[in-house]
Amino acid sequence: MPKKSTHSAPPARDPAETFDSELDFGPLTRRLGYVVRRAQIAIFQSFFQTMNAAEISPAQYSALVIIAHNPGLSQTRVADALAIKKANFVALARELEQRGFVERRAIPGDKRSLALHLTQAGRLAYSELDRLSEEHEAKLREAIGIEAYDALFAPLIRLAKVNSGAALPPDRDPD
Amino acid sequence: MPKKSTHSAPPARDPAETFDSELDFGPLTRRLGYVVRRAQIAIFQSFFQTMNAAEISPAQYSALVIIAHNPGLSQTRVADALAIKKANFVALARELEQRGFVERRAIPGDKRSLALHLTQAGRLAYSELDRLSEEHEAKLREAIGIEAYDALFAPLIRLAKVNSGAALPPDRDPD
DNA sequence: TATTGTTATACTCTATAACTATA
DNA sequence: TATAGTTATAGAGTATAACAATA
Repeated sequence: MPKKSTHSAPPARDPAETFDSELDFGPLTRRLGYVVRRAQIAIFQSFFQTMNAAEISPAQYSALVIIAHNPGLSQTRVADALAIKKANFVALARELEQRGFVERRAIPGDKRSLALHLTQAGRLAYSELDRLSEEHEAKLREAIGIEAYDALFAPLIRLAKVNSGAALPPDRDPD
Repeated sequence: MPKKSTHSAPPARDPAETFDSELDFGPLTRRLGYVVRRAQIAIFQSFFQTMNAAEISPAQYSALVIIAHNPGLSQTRVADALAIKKANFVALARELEQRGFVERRAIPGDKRSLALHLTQAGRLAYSELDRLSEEHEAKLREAIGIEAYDALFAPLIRLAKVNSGAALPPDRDPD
């Protein structure tokens, strides 16, 4: 008896659920990490194609969105929102500033922080980027159908939060 | 008129569909690339936790699966299956060989190729890794529910194939 | 000529530690 | 002491070019 009464979804017979019909992927087509990773790579490639004229990376786009919708945030806050280390966000913010999209304003209260805002050019660029990225979403919708597309977001966002509050050393004394 | 009759899914009101309830993520919670990327990172982190005793990376695990289920493949074929460049697969294969999991056999017909097989130790390790990774899948199923979990695979695999045959220079003359 | 495995190399992402100036 | 922004650096992952042996 090779198994207990675990989840018994089959490995993959439907050819639509295979990466390469010539090979046996075994349990790999039922490993969510693998499948999500392959999808992510393909989506990013498609994103680069759609946005190629705009010369913008997924990370840059996501930073622009956060800054556009939350003007005045500090770098650390934006980095935290995007789950990027603040040290690695420095170069990203500098690039967006040098391209004239983002302004780093000193704020009155705290001389350590820099408040991020879109410039006028940044707002213009952002609206065009948003249009292009929505165009990209339309491509993805066409690829998998609108129902499947709509159904993906909620479970993926919940997955993104799996592990929040993990790997903490056991200092959980509520005193 | 700011929009045509495009897809009109709302940005995100349900708190379950947010990454950080303190901030406005704007369209980001409806950008599949962003959501998939965040999910992928979280799943990999969770994978590392579950597999930590085994000291195995997602890439190593996926290679073992392909080799286990397709014994005798060449390095180039395994690399292609995993969408890894053959140059980058060299180090991965060498590591699996040095850990005693994989054997590279010369084959009679072609002295250039090396046929990959699991060793006895590799088969033993693989069955344990498969058990652990299935344990990991169970964690993910618990996090999002079995129905949502089962529904993710087919659309994600189709997304992984979006862009197959892209970025080709226009040499599409069927002569 | 083309292909297999390989090396070397560069570029991006990410993670950690440490510095400075402020608080 | 602690925090914001920053620098430096090291480690992965990935992409390209080129080479020797073989086809």
